[in-house]
Amino acid sequence: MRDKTPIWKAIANALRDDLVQGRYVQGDKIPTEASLADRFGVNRHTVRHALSHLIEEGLLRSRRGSGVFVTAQPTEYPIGTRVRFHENLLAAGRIPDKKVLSVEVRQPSEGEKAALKGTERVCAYHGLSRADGQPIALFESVFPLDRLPGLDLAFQEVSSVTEALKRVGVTDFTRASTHLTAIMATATHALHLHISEGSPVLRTTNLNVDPEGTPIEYGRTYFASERVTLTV
Amino acid sequence: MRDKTPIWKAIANALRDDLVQGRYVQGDKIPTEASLADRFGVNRHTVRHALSHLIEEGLLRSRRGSGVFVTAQPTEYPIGTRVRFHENLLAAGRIPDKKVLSVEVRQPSEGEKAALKGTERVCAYHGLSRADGQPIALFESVFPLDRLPGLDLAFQEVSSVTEALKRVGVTDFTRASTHLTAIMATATHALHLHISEGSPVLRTTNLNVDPEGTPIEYGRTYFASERVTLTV
DNA sequence: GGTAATTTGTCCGTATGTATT
DNA sequence: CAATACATACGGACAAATTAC
Repeated sequence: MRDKTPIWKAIANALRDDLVQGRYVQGDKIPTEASLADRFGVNRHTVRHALSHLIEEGLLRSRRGSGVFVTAQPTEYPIGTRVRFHENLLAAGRIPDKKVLSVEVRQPSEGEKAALKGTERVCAYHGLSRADGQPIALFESVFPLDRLPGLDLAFQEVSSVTEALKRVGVTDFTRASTHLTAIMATATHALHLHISEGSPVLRTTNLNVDPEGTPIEYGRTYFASERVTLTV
Repeated sequence: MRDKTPIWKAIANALRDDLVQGRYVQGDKIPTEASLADRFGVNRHTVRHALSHLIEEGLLRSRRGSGVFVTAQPTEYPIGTRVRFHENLLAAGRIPDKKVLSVEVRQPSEGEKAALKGTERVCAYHGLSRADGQPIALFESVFPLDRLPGLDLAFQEVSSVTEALKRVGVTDFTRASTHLTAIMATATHALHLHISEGSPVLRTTNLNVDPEGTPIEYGRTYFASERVTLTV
């Protein structure tokens, strides 16, 4: 069971956990690069590599001569290569909530099959994301069941995508692409998002891949644009 | 006239120019890190720093053991911290075109004043962006004239924002923030973008800052969402 | 106000690992 | 198997900005 994850990535994850769990809050100055290097027993450059990724993700911000600080914008929803719904909203100071609408196993559509690079059965996961009880986004994700056997069962126990994937052996994944466009709300959108039919909705289409680049999730999310501002 | 831009940044700019000008096209393998380091007369890590930024921007992609390759998605419009309208569309294989609707000097609104961190006069620049003659986006940018004297005159000679800014001493700038939301098209949007009133429009609000972090442009862009897909 | 200490930013050099060719 | 090429990690040095005294 050799550890294949790079040291810098492990450090980035550890620090991200600290942020998510509120050990540092917005505006806080995190320890200096030197002291972090000391704490983790690595070179300062390795810490810098980790920090630069967290800065990329918008979680931190550095000021030369001063230090590295926590940046968390309220009610904003950051999009990046590494997106975790739960963590983003926590960072925004809101209480996240997810309602599972349905989990089903079915054949993929043509588009889904193409996006996932071929699979005969997919696990389709529909749900509603809320912040402080207010509906924010409607999402539907499909996962290639051929490559992720048992995922449908995992969803019966946990509602977190990250957690369910972990149970079938996917410990890490990144967003390969995100597409954005605006559409008019259908009746379904209107119903769940509590908006009126025809009002604008932000649709994001995204493909998540594992570290080897194999597609593991093809998802579409519909944001109630009157309640959300996406931050790039 | 000392050069304050870091070497890695200069290298990144040089390579980006190569990409924009088609010296390397999609799928091409760019020279190895070692040979680039040799060509620019720097250490390999300095080249890596530059490459990592271009990879962040989505222009390049690296494959261990193989090389670094050009990735350019057609007809997609990438959003990032460094966005240049002209270059993006060129990279997408389309012919960009810009129509200036108006350039005027006026007092800033409250919101504009706040975004630009205070200024008594702004240069407002309205225009229409087209690709292959088709209207893509309507934009309006305001610049703090107090900090950028002569910018209004520069716009009478060149239509490129980057070029006009260069003439008043701003040689580099980055996108500090981008906000995204969807709205319904007004009559003005419908007129210029050739869409029907009420159809969804993607609105991006962005703030550009110079290397010192001083706001130099506050802009809003309205994309005809039926013709554009934004890529994050 | 000025100087020294602190802290991040840049750049170089070296070594080794890992995937591809 | 060997050579090539990117990935990771270490180390040192100095610059630039901020902070502390």
